[in-house]
Amino acid sequence: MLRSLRRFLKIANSNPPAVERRADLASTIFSGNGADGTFEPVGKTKPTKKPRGRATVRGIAASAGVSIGAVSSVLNNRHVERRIAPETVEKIRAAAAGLGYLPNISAKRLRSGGKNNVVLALVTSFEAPIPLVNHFIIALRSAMAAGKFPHAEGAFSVMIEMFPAGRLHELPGLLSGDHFNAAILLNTTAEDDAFLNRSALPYPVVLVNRLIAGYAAVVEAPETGSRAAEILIRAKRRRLAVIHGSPLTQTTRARVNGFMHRGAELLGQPAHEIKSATLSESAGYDAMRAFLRRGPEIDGLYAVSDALALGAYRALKEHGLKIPQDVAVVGVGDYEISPFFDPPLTSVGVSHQALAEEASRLLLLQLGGVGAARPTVTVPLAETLRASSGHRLS
Amino acid sequence: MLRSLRRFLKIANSNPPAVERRADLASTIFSGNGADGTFEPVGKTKPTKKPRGRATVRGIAASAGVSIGAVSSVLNNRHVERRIAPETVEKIRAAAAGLGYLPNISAKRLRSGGKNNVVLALVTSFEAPIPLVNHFIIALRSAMAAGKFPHAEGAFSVMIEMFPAGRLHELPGLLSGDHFNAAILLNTTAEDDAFLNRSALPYPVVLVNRLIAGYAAVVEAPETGSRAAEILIRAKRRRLAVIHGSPLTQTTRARVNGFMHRGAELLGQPAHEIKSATLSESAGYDAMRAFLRRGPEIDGLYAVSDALALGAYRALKEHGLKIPQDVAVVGVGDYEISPFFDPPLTSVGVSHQALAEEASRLLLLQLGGVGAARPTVTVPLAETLRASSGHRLS
DNA sequence: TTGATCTGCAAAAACGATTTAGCATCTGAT
DNA sequence: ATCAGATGCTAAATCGTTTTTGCAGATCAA
Repeated sequence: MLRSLRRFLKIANSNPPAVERRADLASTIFSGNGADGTFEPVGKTKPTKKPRGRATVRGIAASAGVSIGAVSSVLNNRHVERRIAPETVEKIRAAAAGLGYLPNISAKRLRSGGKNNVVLALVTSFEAPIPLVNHFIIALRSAMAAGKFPHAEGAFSVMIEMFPAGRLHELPGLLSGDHFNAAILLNTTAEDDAFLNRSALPYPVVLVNRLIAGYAAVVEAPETGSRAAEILIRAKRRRLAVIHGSPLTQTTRARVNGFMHRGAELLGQPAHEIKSATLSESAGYDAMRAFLRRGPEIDGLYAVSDALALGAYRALKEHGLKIPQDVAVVGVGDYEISPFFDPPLTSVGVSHQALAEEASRLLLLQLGGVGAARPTVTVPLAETLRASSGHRLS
Repeated sequence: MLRSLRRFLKIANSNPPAVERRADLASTIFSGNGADGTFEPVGKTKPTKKPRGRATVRGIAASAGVSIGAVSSVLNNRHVERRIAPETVEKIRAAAAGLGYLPNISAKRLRSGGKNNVVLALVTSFEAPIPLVNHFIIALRSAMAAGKFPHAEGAFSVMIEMFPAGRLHELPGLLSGDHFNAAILLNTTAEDDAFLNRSALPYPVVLVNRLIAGYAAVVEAPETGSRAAEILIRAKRRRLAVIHGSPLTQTTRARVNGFMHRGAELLGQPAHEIKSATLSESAGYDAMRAFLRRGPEIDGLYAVSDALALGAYRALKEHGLKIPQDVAVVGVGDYEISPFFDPPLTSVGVSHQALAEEASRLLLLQLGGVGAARPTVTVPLAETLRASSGHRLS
């Protein structure tokens, strides 16, 4: 898809620098991909490590016939104050370029350690609804910035780790604990959860919307589905339906079940179940349209994600149905812009922000001590009545 | 806002583990915040480093009166195969807990180095429209996973760094280069750009929507504003307006200027300029409503962000105006769901995905070598005609 | 010629962790 | 009483880098 796009790209080298700059740095990052890294020890250097793996200062030193100190000085552009001869500088630069040198960040940080960094990770699956991740980034950064974790005086970094669904266990550093000091885990699958259940991770962890023994967790309140049913029924709707993606995740399953149970309980009849291929707007549109064409009449709809609600909106309108007069709709509030739907979407659910803030709080709590406490926090529902459910005209 | 929320949180400790797990790990992460880290050297240990800064294995060793090897063994739960006596294990655990020990990730990674990691950073300002970041995360991960950068055999990590607008220069590791091997810079302000202009960063960098001499960059095509004007005029609109946020960023300023110039050129009369307080939907709504009440009649609207377009939608509808019959609207396509607006939003702009993919490509290109090339890539416009501009009914 | 100063670099000491090799001491068997 | 093995730990090497110290040789002044 992008391939065809690229043919139109205009590529141009940028103009030469306008200001004085250390332009020679550019050549530091260079890989002559013909060089294979073989070299003979020049002079009486150390016991001659063979250059396995990535190039290091040692490799460059050997290749250029100088000491590693000289290499480091040159690569950090300290060669003038360290009095390295110009031709030596060139030799070293050439060697670095030839070997495709990339500095080892861990080593750099260890050495020039200064502030000792706390590394926080957000671990999520590739397949996940990523927008959630944003809230966690912001929440983590805000919590740290607000000094919620005094141990690290503002010195910390946030990493994003992603794994293919079901293969969390293959994530490097997950079990060894040498990639981060703490992690928030999002969007795991049943397989991943099983893995987590039988392993103990050697650092503080917070799970999101998963309950697994031994881990701290943040989950949405379990009544979200039943509350949605109640809202629709309060709005005098009797013929209900729920639209959801397939397969159901742990979270959406709970929403659907809660809705079905409470609906049946209050109305004495089951709600329709509309299965969408995915959680996307267009899948929701397709599923809703197919359902409407099949004939069943409904007057109340619960969408387990706002994306599905948006897709359903279009199908309903195309079918000549008015929201909320003909069909009232309730979503879950996972789109920031649901107040700007037409009509604005009523939702009952937990805000991503609250979820993220609680998760950050729990993580820093564990990091900061408070013993072996691994609390589970249920984030309460926020019920926002808007026009789509016929409650008011906001 | 969340404070009042928290009062409702139900906090409960999770149940004891169902499976065999190394529950004792929990106590490793513990901070007796009364302990101040003072201790006397026990036995004849090393020259007694004083415990400045964070606790280390050495500090724990001194505090517990054992060697650092023993400490390491215990903290990694190797105490059984390393034959550490149970009471020593306890002593060490207690010391670690008392000192609030957090392992130094850099040191761990350096030592247990295996795969040598490439560290990529996404640097963005706090104030920025974060959704963009997602695309870059995905694009970077995909590019690396697709083997676009063979040097790192899948071993890499992505960090998110954030800075307060205008204070990029204070970001730790930015100048020293000891936090990442390469970076993509997003959402910089004029101040930040000035800083970049006078500094050379010692690693590959790609700027997004900024052109600064000496840096590789990905920018959106400059004609986005003029094309928007053309689309509206093709749809027979004559009384145009543009809605934008204030202050204008480098990117939105270009859009507004292009639109104004091209509009004036083709119509002989200037377009109205509607200034919204921010780029949010509600600010767009407020600004649009105020404008409509003031009286000027328009039949074509260009919104420099889809959020503004969505806010304007509501104001237009409330004012009794039909889209596109009374007012045609063109946005920029930065919301994924703009096809599901009512009516679907026509947009002309660059896709975030294309922007992100190009940026990743440029970054890996520089990382992988290809000399000092610092290309500038202009991502071409994608023009998507939908119902909001009255072109067709898709 | 003789110090004194400058040049250009090598060697070594960190940074904080893990792991391997090895040294005592104790236990039990002969 | 002695030896083999087990037990419990320490010391040292190592990861890749930066920085400090210092040592030769060249240059200069007297």
